[in-house]
Amino acid sequence: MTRRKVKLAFISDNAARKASFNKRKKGLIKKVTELTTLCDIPACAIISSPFGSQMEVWPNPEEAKKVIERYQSYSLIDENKNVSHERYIMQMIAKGRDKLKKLKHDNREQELNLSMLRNLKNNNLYEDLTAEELKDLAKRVDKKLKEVDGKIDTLD
Amino acid sequence: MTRRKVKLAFISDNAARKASFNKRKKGLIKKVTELTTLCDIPACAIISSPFGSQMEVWPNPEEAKKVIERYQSYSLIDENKNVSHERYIMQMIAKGRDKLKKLKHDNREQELNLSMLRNLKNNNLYEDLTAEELKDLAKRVDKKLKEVDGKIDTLD
DNA sequence: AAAACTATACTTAGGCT
DNA sequence: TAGCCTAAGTATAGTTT
Repeated sequence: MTRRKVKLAFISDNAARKASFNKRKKGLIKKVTELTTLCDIPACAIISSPFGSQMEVWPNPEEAKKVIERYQSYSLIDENKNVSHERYIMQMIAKGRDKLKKLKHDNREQELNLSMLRNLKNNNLYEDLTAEELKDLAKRVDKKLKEVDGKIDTLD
Repeated sequence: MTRRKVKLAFISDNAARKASFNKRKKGLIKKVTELTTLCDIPACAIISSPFGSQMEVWPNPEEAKKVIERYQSYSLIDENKNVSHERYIMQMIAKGRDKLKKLKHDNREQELNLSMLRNLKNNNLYEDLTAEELKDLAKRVDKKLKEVDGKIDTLD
């Protein structure tokens, strides 16, 4: 009766995706809660819903804020500060090289995204979409571009 | 043989708690990854380890940062939401194109910076400097690299 | 201490209402 | 659309190596 496939990929069917999202969201809440309870540690999960537009936060926004602050202050710690200067410079160069590589990769990715979107627009491929689908599309484009936006704004 | 109890409470035994933490941490990673893949949404989990080491972030610090930024700026009103969808998409594409241009420019700049610094290192240009001068140079390179690093870090 | 094992509890895709 | 149901698949507590 029940056939379950193992496809770890984007669920294109809207209804199925929503159903899966809600189930898994619930499961994830539970897991996070269990982990915090069993091990008595601060933890949070932040998930933006693809449908309700409301972003969901666990265990609650207050706790999440604390955890985020802890995380952000934690990331400020420079684990290299005790290394000799020369070694430090070498490390920084290597690190910078890696990050530049990533930057280039993201750059290419953005290029692809934009050309895709431009083609989509030029060919009026969404002309036949329903209002719902169009809204969803616009939201995803918005999201993608906001990511680009966020990246670039911090560049000075 | 295997008896499993259902006790949802703090595990006082250190070894057992650590084992459980590691197992569940792994499970949680998987769940978050699956959710983001299946539903194509940004999501993250931040968990601080009870055993001293590092704070753990899923799916990765970069994604977490994005999600956190989105979460923190979530309450901002989107002034474009009243624009028609089609016009909105066009605006976003134009905006994205301009920003990609800037991104490319900055990318080139970072490349130059890094190649300069790499040459400085590779050619051992500071080989004959006094300890004092070397220290000063290292400090300045350090500072420069931190600037570069800071810029690149925010791209993640 | 960490890794493998495994029985069992839990999660969830798909079907149905 | 959402909620229930159940089999199939997954995660993990306790145990062993």
